Amino acid sequence: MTHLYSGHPKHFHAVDCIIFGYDIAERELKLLLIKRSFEPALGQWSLAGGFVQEEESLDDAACRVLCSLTGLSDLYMEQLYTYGATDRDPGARVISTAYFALIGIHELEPEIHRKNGAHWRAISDLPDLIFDHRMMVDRALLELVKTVRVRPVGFELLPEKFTLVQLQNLYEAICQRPIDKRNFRKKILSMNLLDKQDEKERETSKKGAWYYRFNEERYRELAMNGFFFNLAVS
Amino acid sequence: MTHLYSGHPKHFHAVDCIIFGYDIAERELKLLLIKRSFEPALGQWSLAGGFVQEEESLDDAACRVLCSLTGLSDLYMEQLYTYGATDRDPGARVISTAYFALIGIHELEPEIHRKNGAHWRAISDLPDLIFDHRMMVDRALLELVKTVRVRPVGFELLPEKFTLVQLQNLYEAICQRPIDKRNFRKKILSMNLLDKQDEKERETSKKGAWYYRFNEERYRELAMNGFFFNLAVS
DNA sequence: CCAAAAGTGTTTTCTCTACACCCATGT
DNA sequence: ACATGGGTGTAGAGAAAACACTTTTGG
Repeated sequence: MTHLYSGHPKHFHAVDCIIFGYDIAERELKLLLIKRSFEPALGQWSLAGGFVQEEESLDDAACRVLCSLTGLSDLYMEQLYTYGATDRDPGARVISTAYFALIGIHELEPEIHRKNGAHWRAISDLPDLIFDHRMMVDRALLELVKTVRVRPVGFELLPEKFTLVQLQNLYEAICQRPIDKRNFRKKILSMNLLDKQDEKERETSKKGAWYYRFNEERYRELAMNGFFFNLAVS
Repeated sequence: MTHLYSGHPKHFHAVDCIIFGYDIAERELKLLLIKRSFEPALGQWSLAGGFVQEEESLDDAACRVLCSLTGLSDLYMEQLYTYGATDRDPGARVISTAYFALIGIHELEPEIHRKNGAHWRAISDLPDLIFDHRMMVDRALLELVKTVRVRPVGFELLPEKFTLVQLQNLYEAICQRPIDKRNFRKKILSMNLLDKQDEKERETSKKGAWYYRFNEERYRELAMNGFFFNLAVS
């Protein structure tokens, strides 16, 4: 039979991933960017992207792109927005759905992404990006700031064990403003989601700082009972 | 030349509109649904939708669908989410971007949408919807609750002139919980965004209730200077 | 005069903010 | 002994919540 929807046009559909990482030492939020390896715009900086295949859902496509670049799966990822201007890609009319992902830089083997032409770049020092990718990044940043206050996703950017100072620095990097140390610690600890370890981080100070670990199970229990994560402090 | 992106598949792309209205008399949030006029799922309830055309952006497609159904333009509309499961539409693989819109029921000529097979249905009494449209509605509802607290969009669902009681009823219908009358009035009036009219609404009470009007211009000015709309009251 | 809906302030509670000094340790 | 970064508590301000009676007027 002729197709039910014949008469309607079809379109290329891409996914683009805004991949955030956090550099503990430099206290900086970073983005994983790639040098584009095909035309148009070959050689320019771009987000990691790819085309949605026949038998592949949007989410699967995004996971595939992310995974093939990083070698990691089970990362935090969320759909952000779909960009559908007719002229957004000069090569053809391509609709693109942007996803943003959070990954711990430390989890990533440098060889894996290097060979794909990927590099971490500081948010504060981004190169020009192709097409509307800069808009995507800006939207993702806004979303990240909103999300991080209201859901415990910041931990995705840190190693399993982290210190409160590191966590605060992360929040300061994301929200781009200083946070009061005592208020921050009071609030995060009062939520009862962090388990103190018997071990200290000793690289950055003589006294050493206690390691903590995010207890995801406890969070899920609490959330089930109407608890809301909230880390909006100044 | 052969196409730059040849080798990659193309997909049908639809837009679906979650169209909210508010019935002042019944104090109920409603959805504009249509009886589907083509296969598959002919005759079943569905959101208003349509296919994205060649030379049409996503936003334009959504506006076209909305406008052709209601005869109205310049409505409040926002992209919600893109649904990309491969089997979401049994007729073919169709990716769909959902938009949600807010319209004043009173603005709508009944003939215009009736002849398109569209009907208002109370949120609390929705029929079964085709495909994943129910998921779209649920997401839109969550989004509406969030948005209405933090941006002055509730007014889009009311006539230009409205009473504080009507506004409160609207908020109660959206948030699905009772709100304290005095706290609500205190808060909304303290924002200085409503202009009291010299006229009363006299249908629903003997005493009559003052009409107010939302001053959008003042809102924009204030927002420019860092003001944030916030109507989170209990 | 009474039923029905509109309108109005104050007190209490809690959350958010501001703020400064001691601690532990490696050199 | 000192320099460096980690850790701690309290008081005041402001926002959110709880709460009950008076006003108006058509019938």
